[in-house]
Amino acid sequence: MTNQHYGQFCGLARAAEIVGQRWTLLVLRDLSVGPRRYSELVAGLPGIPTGTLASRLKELEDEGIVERLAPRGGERSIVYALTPRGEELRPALDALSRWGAGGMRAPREGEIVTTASITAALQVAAGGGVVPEEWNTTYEVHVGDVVAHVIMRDAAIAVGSGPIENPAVVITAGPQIRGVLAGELDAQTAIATGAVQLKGDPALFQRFADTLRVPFSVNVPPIV
Amino acid sequence: MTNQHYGQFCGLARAAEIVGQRWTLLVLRDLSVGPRRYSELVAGLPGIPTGTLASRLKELEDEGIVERLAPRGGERSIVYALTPRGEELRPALDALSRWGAGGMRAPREGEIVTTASITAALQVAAGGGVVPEEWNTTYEVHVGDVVAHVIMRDAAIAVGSGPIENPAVVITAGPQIRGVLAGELDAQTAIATGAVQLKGDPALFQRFADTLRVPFSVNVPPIV
DNA sequence: CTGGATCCTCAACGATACTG
DNA sequence: CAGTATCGTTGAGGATCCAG
Repeated sequence: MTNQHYGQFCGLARAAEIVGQRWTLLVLRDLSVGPRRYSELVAGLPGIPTGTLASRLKELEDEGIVERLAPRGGERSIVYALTPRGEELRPALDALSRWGAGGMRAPREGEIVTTASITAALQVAAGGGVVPEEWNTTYEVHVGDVVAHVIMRDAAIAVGSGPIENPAVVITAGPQIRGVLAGELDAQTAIATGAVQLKGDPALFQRFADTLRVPFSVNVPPIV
Repeated sequence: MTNQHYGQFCGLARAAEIVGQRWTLLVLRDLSVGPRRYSELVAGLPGIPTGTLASRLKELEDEGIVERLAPRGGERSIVYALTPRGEELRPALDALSRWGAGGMRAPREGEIVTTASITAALQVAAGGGVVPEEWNTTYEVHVGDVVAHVIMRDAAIAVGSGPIENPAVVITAGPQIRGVLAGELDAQTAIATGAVQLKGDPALFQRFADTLRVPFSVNVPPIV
């Protein structure tokens, strides 16, 4: 399984030899959300050939970017996780996400939102940002039938996949949620037009919309 | 020429559809250094099939990332350049470069340094950094037979390809220059061991080594 | 000479089936 | 569940050729 080698002693070329492989960036995105089993990766990456996934995981393991964790007590399955070296890819993945998001308008024919994609988008939008100490809110975000959550607490923002217990706010939207994160669709308009349906305090959704922001493009108005 | 489509409404997926193509990242790196002609790109990317380069340029043009500039008065050739949308890729290219550089040790068999690769590396290392107003120095960097230059002036650092007139310092090195930029090889040792040959004031090379830094890994000591 | 287009070969990818 | 095996298809690699 010889990866493409560009023959240049160059950081970008070395990176390209890895992330330039088909599907690799999406595998890394899914793993950046958290450790995943083989079958979860298959489910989260519709269309990936299982042989390709197996090859990519092996290559990433050989490169020290991903590790296979043997089943521990209680668990019964191997899980794949990012190594510290893999975690160091996060700034690059974030930068690519922001750039790619800047080129998105509406979904193309057949494009879907996966749990990992919305979770990763929210993580990028949170951006390790700091929030006021007194903010203590939990959000559940539904896009189609996938769910993620956002927790603001202790001056930090945490984002994860799946539902959360007793969310203060439940946000239900379609792909238009992108407009909110991009700062192109303001919170009140989003609710007024029905692009976003809310369960909970609209002021907390306003806070959500003001705090989470992607892309950081010069063409996008700054956070107020 | 159907690009790979991942079928996900996700910034990273959209980015992957473009930069995940073979050679694309290196084409973008070469163009990030400055506008280039077709033949210059061929020369700077040893091994690229000319048909592949033509395809990539066309795809990048269709995506609004690269533009073909018709020959103007004086010039006689088409040049390719990044559009503003292409320029916005720079943070992502930089992040990937830093990450890739963190995994490099010695060159692998047959790996070379190109003009664009060393120039891009120095640009990343400069990182839009600010330097003291009074620094006013020009460096010429030779690695093998490729040349780049660094200019510190007006509190800014500029990096370009090729030689420069009357450089204050001429730095000649092999791929070990990476160690200097990585902060793994300090300036005095580099000179003492002959890894770097200098023409000019060693104190100015010390300044060079202290100011230019890649990768920003947690494992690398900070700039003093 | 520059800026490609064309041709052929082969490795990689995509889809599906199958197994420990 | 976690992959491997098989096989058809596509795109990259490499050389050559052609038009302005």
